[in-house]
Amino acid sequence: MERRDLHGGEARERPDPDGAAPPARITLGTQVYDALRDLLIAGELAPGERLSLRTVAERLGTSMMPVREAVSRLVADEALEVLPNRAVRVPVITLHKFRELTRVRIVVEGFAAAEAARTVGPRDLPAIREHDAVFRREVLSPTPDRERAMRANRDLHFAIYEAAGLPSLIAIIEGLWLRIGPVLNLDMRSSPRRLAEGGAQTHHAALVAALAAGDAEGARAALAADIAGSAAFIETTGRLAP
Amino acid sequence: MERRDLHGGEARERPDPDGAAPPARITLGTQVYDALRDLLIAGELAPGERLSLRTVAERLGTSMMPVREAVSRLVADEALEVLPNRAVRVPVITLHKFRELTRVRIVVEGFAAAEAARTVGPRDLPAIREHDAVFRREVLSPTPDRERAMRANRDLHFAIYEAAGLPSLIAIIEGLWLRIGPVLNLDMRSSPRRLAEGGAQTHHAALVAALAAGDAEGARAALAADIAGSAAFIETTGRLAP
DNA sequence: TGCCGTGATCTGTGATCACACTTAGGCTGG
DNA sequence: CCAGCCTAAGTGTGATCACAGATCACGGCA
Repeated sequence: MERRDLHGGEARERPDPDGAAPPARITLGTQVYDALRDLLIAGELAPGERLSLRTVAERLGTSMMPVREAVSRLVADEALEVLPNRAVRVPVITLHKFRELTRVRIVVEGFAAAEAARTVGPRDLPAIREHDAVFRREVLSPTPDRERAMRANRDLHFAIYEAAGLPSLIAIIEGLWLRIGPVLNLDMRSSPRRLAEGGAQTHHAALVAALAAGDAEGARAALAADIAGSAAFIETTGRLAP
Repeated sequence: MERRDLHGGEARERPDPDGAAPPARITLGTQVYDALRDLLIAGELAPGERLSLRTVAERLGTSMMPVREAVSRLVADEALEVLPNRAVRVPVITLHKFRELTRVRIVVEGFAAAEAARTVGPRDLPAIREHDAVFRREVLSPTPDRERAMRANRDLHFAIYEAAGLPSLIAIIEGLWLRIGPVLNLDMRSSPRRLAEGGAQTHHAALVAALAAGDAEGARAALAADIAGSAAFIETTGRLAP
């Protein structure tokens, strides 16, 4: 994990001062949580990699306490695990578990996409199309920017899910991405050129078209194909425990 | 919250010493988490009720540290919330949010039931039937035992979900129950006689029959009707914020 | 040479202290 | 008698200390 000082980071935005949910306290523990969360989703923390509370605290320029809180939350999300030895590491996912998560993702995210197709408005579509364009451009480029492509993919998916207007569903999906992020993005990181092989652009195009047409089942099918495609790609190249 | 000493509690079982998942450390923080979790699902903590870390720690016979960890995990699950004032309380759910959670429950739990219908074996069915029988007996009794009925209902649902063989789905469903538990069971607690009015026994019977017949769509429909029925009941009697 | 014991060092966990902030209650001044 | 300040108790958050247990490398014994 690279050095990253919390004090130097960008300030947490607080877009809606009096929204329905409490304003998401900006405690140090939350900041550490977000930092580790981003590292996990981006695949910068490899499966099996061990974390030390003291080391992380030192890296982030805080004491051990906020790290303890952040790690215990991530352990509750199953994004980290503490071994019987008390060692904290990012979980090594088995092939069986990976397939299980993929099935759950197809159901949950597929429902979100179908719902989005019913409720999506002209306010959401431009942003969705923009993320799609960025991803396609990057993937088809002779010199693809891996990080930019992965972020565009993530933004595209979550822009769609947010259009469904079901916040509790988004929290569930974020939990799922937190678990598969390390295995998914670690391989993308090692072979950025293969981004195009999963056929993601094709699925994305069908997905956006279905959304624009209000075709719920079409959107569900396209998203299921997208997830299944990337999962199949990971299974061939990823090193998943038996 | 009633007095409940952690030291006097039953020891946490450790059924599978070398299973895939780590053996679920038995730290004090985890015990506090389980204690609060049970109180929330059972509806013994009313929505809006405030918690004090020091008070909970004293009640449970520990220091503040394990309570801090447990509460931060529950806040991450959205089963508790910390207000801008730093006060910790169980969230007051709005009618809108309640309906959203109900929709998500129908999709997620419905999928679990459908999957269970496909994979359920003769090893799971007897236990499921037993929970169903306990619930029906209690609900139709002239002197119903509220707590026993609620537990049977919970055991019935989760026995079915576990039969689906998708652990990550169960974790998601537990998170959902943690959020609706307070509003759902608080009203049941106040009017135990009305347990029968939701028509839960009818839906349960159809559900068990569909499971035994391997009828996935039938199981999904029966479970959806069960959830929708109890939700409609809550909406009439419950005091949900607008 | 090979193996086992052993101590230094690291781990997470729990307790305690310190602090900024909020809130409720009693007092004073009008 | 009522309003407004103002103190005191209580809150979560963060830091620091203490401790049991695990890990691993080194050195002595067979």
